[in-house]
Amino acid sequence: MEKHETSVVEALHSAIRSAGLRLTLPRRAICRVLAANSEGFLTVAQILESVEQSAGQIDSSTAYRTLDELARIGLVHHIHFGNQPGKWHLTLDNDHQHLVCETCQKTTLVPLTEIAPMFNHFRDTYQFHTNLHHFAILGHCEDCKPRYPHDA
Amino acid sequence: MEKHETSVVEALHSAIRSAGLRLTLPRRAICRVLAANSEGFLTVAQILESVEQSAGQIDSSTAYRTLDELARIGLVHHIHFGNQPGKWHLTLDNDHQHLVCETCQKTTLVPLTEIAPMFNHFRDTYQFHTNLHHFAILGHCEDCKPRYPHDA
DNA sequence: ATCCGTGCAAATACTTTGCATTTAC
DNA sequence: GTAAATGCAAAGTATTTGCACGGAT
Repeated sequence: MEKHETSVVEALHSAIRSAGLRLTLPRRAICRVLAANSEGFLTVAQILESVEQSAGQIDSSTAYRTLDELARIGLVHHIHFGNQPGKWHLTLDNDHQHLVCETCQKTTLVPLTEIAPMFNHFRDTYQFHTNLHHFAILGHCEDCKPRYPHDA
Repeated sequence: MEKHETSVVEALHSAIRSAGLRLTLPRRAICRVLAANSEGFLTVAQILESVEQSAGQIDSSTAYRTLDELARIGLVHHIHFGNQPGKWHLTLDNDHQHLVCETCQKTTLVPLTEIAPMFNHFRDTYQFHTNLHHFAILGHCEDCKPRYPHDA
């Protein structure tokens, strides 16, 4: 495991403990998988598959319940692209946002500094507090663009 | 029916015809419901209920198939908030965007002119073509904010 | 008359829930 | 030891699909 990965796992562990939750084997496994994909969006199916390879099978209900708990204490968020299953990602690295291609799912990272002015505008003008973690922007990348004439 | 509503319905009808699709009774009913809620996001369940009141029952599979067709020709889009059922909305009025409160669902409209600079930035810098219709921004309104310390 | 669209029923996909057992603390 | 978390099984929602019939063009 990479160094950065390890420190992310440790941060998750201590956040779980601080929240008064128990650090069980399924939870450790899920943390490890999330940390190994800290830039990505994972479905529950992908998480289960990945956990199975590294730590043996866990039940999907356990995964859903664990992810809900992690969301409750603010470690993860989930988002839906189109009609696909929900995708989960860590909220620790919140110095960027995601531009997600609806066709090929390619994700481009944008530094938060480039879009913060807009969020500040929403806050000041509309008293609206943007959820930076839920805020994935959908559209199309250059390659996939031509097929979708209706988009910007 | 209001005047603006009527003209929206007519626009939808002619777009359907132009696309080579047939203008059936269920499709007319769905167009009417969408036009009557042109600022909103409707679930299939809400559409079915509303259609039932105005034009009699239609099957949910018909609604899903019709909405998929309308999406294909660019008249509607759908989006998921959290784990809720997908919500559909018209794309005709695309001069604004939506700030949606994740807690109470309150929606604030933002003129496109206020956020266009950011989309242009995405296009110029990242070759990313934002889908203006999918682009609903999640967060919390002033009233619901305090319960969610993790958000911006 | 043709073929697209509909309704019905069944299937599928995703997620949630109840409960007895196991495990972390 | 105690309460929380897990696994299993079943249920609940949301959505999709196959097919025979009916309606729009």
